[in-house]
Amino acid sequence: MAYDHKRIEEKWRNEWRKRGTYHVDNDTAKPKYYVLDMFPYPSGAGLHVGHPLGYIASDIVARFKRHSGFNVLHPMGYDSFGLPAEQYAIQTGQHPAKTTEENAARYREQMDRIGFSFDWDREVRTSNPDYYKWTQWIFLQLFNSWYDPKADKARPISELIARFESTGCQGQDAEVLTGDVEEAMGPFTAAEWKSFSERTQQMVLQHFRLAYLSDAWVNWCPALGTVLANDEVKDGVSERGGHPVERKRMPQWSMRITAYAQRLLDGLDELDWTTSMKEAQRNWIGRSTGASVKFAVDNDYIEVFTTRPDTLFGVSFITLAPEHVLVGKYTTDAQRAEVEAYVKAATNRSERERQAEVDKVTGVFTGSYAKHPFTGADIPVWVGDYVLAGYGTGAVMAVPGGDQRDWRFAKHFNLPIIAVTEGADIGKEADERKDAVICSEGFLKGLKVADAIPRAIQELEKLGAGEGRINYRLRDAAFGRQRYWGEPIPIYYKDDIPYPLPESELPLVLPEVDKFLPTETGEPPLARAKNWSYEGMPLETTTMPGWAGSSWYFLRYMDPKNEGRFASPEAINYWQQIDLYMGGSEHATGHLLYFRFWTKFLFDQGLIPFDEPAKKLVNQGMIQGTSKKAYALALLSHGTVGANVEFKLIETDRLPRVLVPKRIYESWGTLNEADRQAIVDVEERLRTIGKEQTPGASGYLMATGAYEFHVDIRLVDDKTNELNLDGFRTSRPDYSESIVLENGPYITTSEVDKMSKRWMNVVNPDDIIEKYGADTLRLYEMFLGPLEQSKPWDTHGIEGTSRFLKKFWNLFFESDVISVSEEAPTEAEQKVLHATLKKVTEDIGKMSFNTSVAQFMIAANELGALKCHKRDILEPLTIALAPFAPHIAEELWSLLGHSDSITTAKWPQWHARFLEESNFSYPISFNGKTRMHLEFPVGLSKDEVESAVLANPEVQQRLEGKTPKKVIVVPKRIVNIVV
RNA sequence: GCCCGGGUGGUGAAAUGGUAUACACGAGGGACUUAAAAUCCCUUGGUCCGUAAGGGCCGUGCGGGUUCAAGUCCCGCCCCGGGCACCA
Repeated sequence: MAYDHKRIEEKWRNEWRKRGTYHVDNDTAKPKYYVLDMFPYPSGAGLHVGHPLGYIASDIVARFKRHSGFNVLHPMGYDSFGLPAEQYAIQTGQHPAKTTEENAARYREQMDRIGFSFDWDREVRTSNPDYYKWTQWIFLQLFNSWYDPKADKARPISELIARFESTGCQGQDAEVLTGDVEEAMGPFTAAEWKSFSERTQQMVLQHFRLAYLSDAWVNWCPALGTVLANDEVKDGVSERGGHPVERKRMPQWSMRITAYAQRLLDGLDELDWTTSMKEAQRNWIGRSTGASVKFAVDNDYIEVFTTRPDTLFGVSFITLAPEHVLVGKYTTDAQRAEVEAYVKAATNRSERERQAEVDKVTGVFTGSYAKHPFTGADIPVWVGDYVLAGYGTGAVMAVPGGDQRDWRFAKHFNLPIIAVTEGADIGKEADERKDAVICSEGFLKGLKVADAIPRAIQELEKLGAGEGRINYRLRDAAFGRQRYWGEPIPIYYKDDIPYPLPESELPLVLPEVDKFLPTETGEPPLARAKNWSYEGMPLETTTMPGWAGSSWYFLRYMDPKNEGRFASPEAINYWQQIDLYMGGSEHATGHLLYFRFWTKFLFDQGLIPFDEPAKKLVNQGMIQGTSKKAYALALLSHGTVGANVEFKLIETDRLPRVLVPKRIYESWGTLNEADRQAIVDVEERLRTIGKEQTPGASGYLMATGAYEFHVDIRLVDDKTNELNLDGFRTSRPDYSESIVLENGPYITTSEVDKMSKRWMNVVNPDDIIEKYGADTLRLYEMFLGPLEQSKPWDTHGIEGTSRFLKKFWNLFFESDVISVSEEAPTEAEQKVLHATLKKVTEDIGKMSFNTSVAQFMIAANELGALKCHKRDILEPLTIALAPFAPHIAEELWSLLGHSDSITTAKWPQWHARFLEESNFSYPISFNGKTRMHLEFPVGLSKDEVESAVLANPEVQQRLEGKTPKKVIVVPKRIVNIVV
């Protein structure tokens, strides 16, 4: 019987479904293991061969763990709220729910064909009301919580209110004012709190809630009509769609993730994540230690943050961000016009412009002076857009002698540059060395930077002019979207004050709207909904961002159908953290940070018993595509237009395109004689055609160069790179008449690119499965190289894994008849088996799947050579192969006479006794270069090996009578003779 | 600029400091076949010497170093990929 992948794979797909093979129970005595893939957004394009890479790897681990006696949770679902479906809805009027449903169905079909062991009974979709009911519920918990810096955890807001009622808000309590709402809110007494109006009380509480509404600087994207998070903005444009983004201040729902900055940082230490992933998060959180310093201005002060309080004596001016609230206050009347013009210009500059013009120094003097806390000197206060409103206090103390940006600013505006360190050449540049010695006159003189910093802080604290301070780059996360296709925020407004919807009202279901666009007055689409109110009070109209649903989904899989709770405590206690989380490294600072934040919050609430979601994280690399590129001539028609002459140019658009070799594209300008002549000829030909097409046309036509463009890889022969010209002309109307410069076949060039529809280089897994089968695809994806590395897809190579499966299959057959003998295996056969079991078991632990597949190939080759058809060898090998190639393994397992699924089989143990060798062939090297081999029994001692080697005539011959200086013998490894 | 990865045959790649290039693709040669496909076998880092058997030399981005021994460890560069960036 020949290996028929279609029959076998279809058969087992159906069997598995019928038998519920991958159904997972929560109550079992077995130890648990939780393997999770980052769930996909179901896009309209479907999966390409790059997508399943991580899913295959995690599926292998899941199956391996099952064989090893674990109860494995390995679920899949969809991150199904998101912009593309909504964009599509706006264009076509189709409800996003409908396209989402269709896309998810297509994903499911594709995933099913690959043979994943997902328990689909546990599928979650973030856009299902059953699911987002609990996303909304968690939002309410966040809204009803504040962060207590003393207890270092989130606590119910009711406790804070109780405290305000008994002791008011004093001292340290004010420290919870983190993030963008860092506004001066003075202390108040209990009596004052009680005297506040309801409205004032609610306003105060907004400063403490973990989900809060405030005026915040946001990334506003007019084209998308929405606010974007920092990580959704790349180079000043939206990550999706590339639309311009501007800074704008508007009322905005935010999440106080900054309260968790330190814990998010500390938590990284214990995680088994890659260093690059942890570093990306550390950078993003951006902790810096330093001091806050107050510079008095009349009866008020400017507060700055600095990491270098040791350079305080070098301060020669203060710079405020243009957006700083104090700018208006400190601008003198004489300077007002100039400052206001500058501020206006600076705020209108886009992020992109500010970034592009790093070298351009701009700024303006406010006319005011601050007092230096140590010297009492007058320090001029400037405004400069190199200072960012959103970092630190939005103001810096400028030390041109110690900071290059300050130095440039000082140089440009001719401000004093004071040396702060010994040996600095401040005429040329600032001295930013951290190992320098301070030279300023006073108590810091002669101290090293590291010692001067604490000393300066000490002095500041003594004077009450500042204190040690830790600052984070991390910002609070924008949580509202002016969009339709997202979770409604369960908030209603009474007198413009937000109130939480009662839990009994959840889920707050996304309403129907007539159009998915903002209203005429610029309100979000939800404002179009009829009766969008709660007991007559208006409901919130923004929706949650994409990361809301994905921040806790791993918990829902544990108990996906629970109607009374997001997941039962029993299920959570059993499944605990994710043991292995697989996904793309692009989520480093987005999803993975929010996901950790929500987990810590739920932990603080006592809702879950752990505060990190995923113990181990593995990033699969990207599978790149191979693009095929063609080159064509760029044509220009020209002529001299006489004043009174009716004149028609040849219409280049209507001319046939001319395909040219890459050589011509690259060497335009230095073309060889033959190519030049060929182009002259073709220009002539086109001119003739052009004049026929456009009667009366005159003037000239010439090629001005060549351009490259992508052609669909399906139109190119893999091996020869020859373009299928007929297919090309049919599929591309603009090239329908195209001709090839040198008659004959047209040869394209190959290039490795990101795999995407746009580059027409997408390889669809369905096509591969149709031809080779899912097991071959799975093996091949793993065989390509190390999981975490990016690598180009090359369909050719798949032949190797396909041949392997045929060879493996044939081990069970003789003349197409199943033939497995019960005979006892030989030593050689046992050795092949156990070497393979050892390698594969160890490799799965290291997630080194490419080398496991290679080992299976070696085993099949060797057993083929040994003509081994023995059950005792083949049966364990089949179990070991099952995680990688489940369909063929299941089929062979049943042919071996088993009625249970192979997934229930116990993982075969390898035994060292089968791998022991009696002899070892020592490489004998002279001065480190291997020259010969000598075989000795493994039991021989170092000395015995040495004397045996030296006694060997061939060795003696090479020594030419000399005595070796040294002989190194490493048992069972190498002998090195130093001459 | 700073922080992470990574550079090994024609290609994807393998290698606890111990025989560099396992496994696979591609290429070349052969067997089977009327033929093709499929399958199987052999060769395949470069270079030099030799009719041959065989042997020499060079080789893991570049330059140094440590070591009996370096793709692997250390120092200094170059290149590629990713992340962050007037961050005070």
